[in-house]
Amino acid sequence: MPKRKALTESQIRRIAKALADPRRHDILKKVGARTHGVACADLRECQPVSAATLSHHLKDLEAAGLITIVRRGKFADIILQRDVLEAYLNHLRAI
Amino acid sequence: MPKRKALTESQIRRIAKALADPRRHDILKKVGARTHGVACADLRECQPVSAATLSHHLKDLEAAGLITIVRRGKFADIILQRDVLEAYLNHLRAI
DNA sequence: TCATCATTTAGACGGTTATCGAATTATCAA
DNA sequence: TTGATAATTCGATAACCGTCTAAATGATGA
Repeated sequence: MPKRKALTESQIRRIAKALADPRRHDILKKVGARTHGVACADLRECQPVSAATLSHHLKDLEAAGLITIVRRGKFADIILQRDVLEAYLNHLRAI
Repeated sequence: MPKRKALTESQIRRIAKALADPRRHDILKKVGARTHGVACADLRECQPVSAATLSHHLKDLEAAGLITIVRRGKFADIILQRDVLEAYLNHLRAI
């Protein structure tokens, strides 16, 4: 039996909304594809979007708990939180 | 290895958006909880929402492929499409 | 046929959100 | 310190979305 992280209702709502935008979905994919942290500039290479917009989306994803953003000097270090995504999957599976 | 239904990009987008609204999420849960078809009126008992709004949400869920709506005389027969939901889960899992 | 009930459509309104450019903060290197 | 680079914040705008009421459609039964 896998350990399951519990999600609050409001976190579930935030996650669902975060996943609903194609741009954020793409960002998540890109971040998940790398084992090491990703910087904003890396993402901008594949997302035809302004830095302001990207930053905005990242904040949404972070608020949902799907990523963490650690500032490392000049760069951001963006990491996918697989356990949160997994918990959301479990939640959907329960439908 | 389970058979996997393939989803188009646009269907994935529709599904994600459909799941993003708490009301639709609740509707889906309610529909999934029953083995037999559900009618609109059944849903209205637990959703404090007008019939028009409910119908609107059902159309979104149907467009996403998450439910089918069959008109049976006076009533609608709403059925969860588990295989589509499952396919979406597989898609998210691939992140 | 007529009244009634279940659902859908049409049209409108208010709130949310994705987006941008410009200004700001933070860090590094020369 | 100064300039360049990375990212965030601010303020504005346009599009989208959830909701409603009112009206229409469709089916059942008296």
